[in-house]
Amino acid sequence: MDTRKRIKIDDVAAAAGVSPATVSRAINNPHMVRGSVRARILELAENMGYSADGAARALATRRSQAVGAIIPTLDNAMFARIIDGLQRHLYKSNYMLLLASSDYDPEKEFRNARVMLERSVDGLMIVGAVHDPRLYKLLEASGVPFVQTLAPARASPHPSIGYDSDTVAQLVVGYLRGLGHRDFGLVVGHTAFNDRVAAYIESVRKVLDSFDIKLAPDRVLHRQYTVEEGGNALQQLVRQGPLPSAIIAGNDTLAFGLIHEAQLQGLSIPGDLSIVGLGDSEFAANLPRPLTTVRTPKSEIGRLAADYLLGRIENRTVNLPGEMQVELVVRSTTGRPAVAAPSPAKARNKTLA
Amino acid sequence: MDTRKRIKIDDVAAAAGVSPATVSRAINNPHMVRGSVRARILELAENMGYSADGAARALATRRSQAVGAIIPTLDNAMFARIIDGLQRHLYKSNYMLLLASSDYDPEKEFRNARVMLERSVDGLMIVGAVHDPRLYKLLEASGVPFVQTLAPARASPHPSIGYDSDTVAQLVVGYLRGLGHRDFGLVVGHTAFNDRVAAYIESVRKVLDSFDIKLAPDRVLHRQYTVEEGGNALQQLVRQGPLPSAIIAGNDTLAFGLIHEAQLQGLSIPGDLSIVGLGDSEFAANLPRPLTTVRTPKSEIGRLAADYLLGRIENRTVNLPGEMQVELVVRSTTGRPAVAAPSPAKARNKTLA
DNA sequence: GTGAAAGCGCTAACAT
DNA sequence: ATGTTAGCGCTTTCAC
Repeated sequence: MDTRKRIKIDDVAAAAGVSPATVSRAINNPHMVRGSVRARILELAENMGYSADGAARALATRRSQAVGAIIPTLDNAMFARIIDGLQRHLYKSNYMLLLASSDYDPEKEFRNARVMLERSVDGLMIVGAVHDPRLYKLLEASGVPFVQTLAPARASPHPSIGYDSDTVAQLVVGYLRGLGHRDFGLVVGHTAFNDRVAAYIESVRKVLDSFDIKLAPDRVLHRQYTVEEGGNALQQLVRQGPLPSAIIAGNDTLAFGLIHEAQLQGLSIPGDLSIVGLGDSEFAANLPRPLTTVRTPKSEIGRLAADYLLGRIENRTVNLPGEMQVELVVRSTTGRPAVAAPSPAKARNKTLA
Repeated sequence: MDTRKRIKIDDVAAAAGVSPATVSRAINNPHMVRGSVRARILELAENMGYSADGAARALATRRSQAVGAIIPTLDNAMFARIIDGLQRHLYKSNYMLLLASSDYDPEKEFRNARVMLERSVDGLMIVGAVHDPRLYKLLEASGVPFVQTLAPARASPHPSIGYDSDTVAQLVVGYLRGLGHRDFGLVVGHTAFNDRVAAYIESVRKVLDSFDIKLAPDRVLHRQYTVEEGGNALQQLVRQGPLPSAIIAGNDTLAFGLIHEAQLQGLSIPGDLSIVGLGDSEFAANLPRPLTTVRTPKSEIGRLAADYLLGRIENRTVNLPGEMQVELVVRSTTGRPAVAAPSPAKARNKTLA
C-alpha cells in the first residue's frame, strides 16, 4: 500500500552530481563546501523534499538530539510548567523532548530512564534529589549528562536546580510569626517518593524551632494534591480539637481546599485562620479571597535545566545557577491571629459535631 | 574522560558463545531460540547490563517506537491532561512520547512535525482540525499514521477524536434557555489558529438561532485563557451597557475570571448573572460558588489517541471511536434570570462609572 | 534452530 | 574542497 519512498542522501547526491559526503557537509558543515556547490545542493535537497533520517544520523554521530525528562505527573501545574519551560528552550536549539511520567514511583522512574537511555537521549532531566540507586548507577555508566530539578544545589552531590525549602520556610514562618502566630498546622503531600515534601516539613520545623515553637505530629497532615483532600485535611484538623491559628499548605491546590472548607465551616479567613500556599498558581491572585503564597520560578527552572543540559552536551563548561529566587506574595488569607494562641476557644466552638 | 564503553550485542553474543543474530532473536523473537540457549542469553544480557541501542534498532527496523505529539501549549490544563493520558497509555506499550508545543502557531506546528517525522516517529498526535496544508502533505508523504484530537470525527476528513461542540452548545444553551434566559454573552479564546473556538461559537449561535435568539457581535468577546482576562471581559461587558443574563465561557479559567470580577462589581451570581464554564477543571467544584460547567473527557481523549495510533502502527484494523460523551454539570453559578430579559434595568444600574 | 552476511542511511577519517 | 571507505549497532534474509 505504502509505496512512497523516502528520499535519501544518495538521491540528492546523485541529482547534484556529488558524493553523499558532500551533501552531508553542505547540510551540517556548510563552510566546508564551496559556495556554488553548496547552494545547488541545498536547493536540490529542498526541492526534492529531502530530510535526513534521524535514526541513521543518530547512529552515525552517537547523538540523538533529544533530551529526556521524567516527571511525577503532568497532572500538576507545577510540573507542566517546568516541562513547558524546558521544551521551549530545547526547541530553540533544535533538540527534541522525550517525556515520561513516573507517578511518584522510583521503580517506574528507573525503567523510564533506562528506556530513554537506550534511545540515547543526550541529556536527562529528573525531579528531586532522591532516586533509585540503580538510576544513579545507570546514569553514571552511560555518561549522559543529567540534572535534578526542584532540588536545591546544596542538598545533593548531583547537579541540581531549584529553590531552597529553608528559604521558603523562613519566609513563610517568619512572616506568620511576625503577625503573632504561635500555633501552626502543616498540610502537605505524601512524603513517599517525594523528597521535596520531607524537605519542606524539615525546613518549617527548623525555623519553628528557632522560635521555640514545636509542631505536634498530629498537626502535620499528608494529603494528595487535590482541592478535596485539602478540605478533608481541614475537617480532620477541626476534629482534632483546637485549630492552629495558621496553616501552611504544601501547594496552592491544598490551600484552596483548606480555604474552601474553612468557609463552609463558617470560619473566617484570616480572622479565625491564616493560610499560606506554595507556588503562586494562576488562581491564587484571583480568588474571592486572594491567597497569600510563595512564588516559585517554574518555567525558569525548566529553562535553566535546558541550558545546563545543552551546555554539558556540547561540552561547554557550564556552571549551575545557585539557589533560585522565591518570593512571598502577601494577599488576603493571612492576618494577625484573633486570639492568643494558647487558648483558641473560638476555634473549638466551631468544631464539627 | 568518558571511558565507559556501552556494551553491545556482539559482546553478549561472544559471552554466550552464539552469534549476534541469535542474541537478537532471543530478545525480540524468543520462540525462535531454543529454551536453554535463550535462557542463558537473556540472563547474560541482564547481568552484563546490555540494552539495545535505540538508534541502531530504529535504523534496522525502520521503527522508532516513539510517538510524537504537538500541542498548543502545556500551560493549559486541558492539553496537559490529554498528554498525560496519551503518555500513560503509550508507556504500557513501550512507546516513548516526543512532545513539542506550537504556541497556536501553524508554522511552528509544521516545523515541529517535520522534525518529528525526521526522527521517524511512528505516529503523530496533533490538536484540532485546521492545520497548515503543508503539514497534511508532509503527513501523507511520510505515510505516518496521525490523529487529530479535540476535533469531532464528523468535522474532518482526517482521523479525529473529540467531542462535538454542537452537543456542548445544545447542552449549555438548552439548559440556560430552560431556565428562562434569552440574553446571552460569550467569552471565549481567540479564534486565530484555534478552530475549536470558532466551532464553539458557531455551535452556540446555531442553537440560539433555533430559539430565535440572536447573538449581537459585541456580545462575543475574545480573551486569552487567563483569570485576569476573564475579569477584563466582564468589565467590558459591563461597560457596553445592559449585561446579558447569562454568559457562556470558553473554558473554566475564563469563567472563574468572570465570576471573580462579577463579585467585585457587586453582582450576585446567579441572581444577576448566570455563568457556565467548559471543561470541568479541578477547581470548578470547589470554589466558594461552585461552577456550572461541561465535563469533557480529556485523559480519555489522550488514551484513545494512543490506542488509535498504536493500532495503526501495528497495522491492526482500528476504528475510531465516535463522538465522545460530554456532560453538563450543574452547580451554583446558574439559575433563573432575575428580571425579564428585555429590560435588564438592574444590571444597568450596576454599570461602572 | 543457528550462523554468515548484507544492509538500514548517515557521518567521519582518510585520502587526494 | 571533494570523493572513497569504513563503520555506527542492530535486524533480517538466506543458507545450512
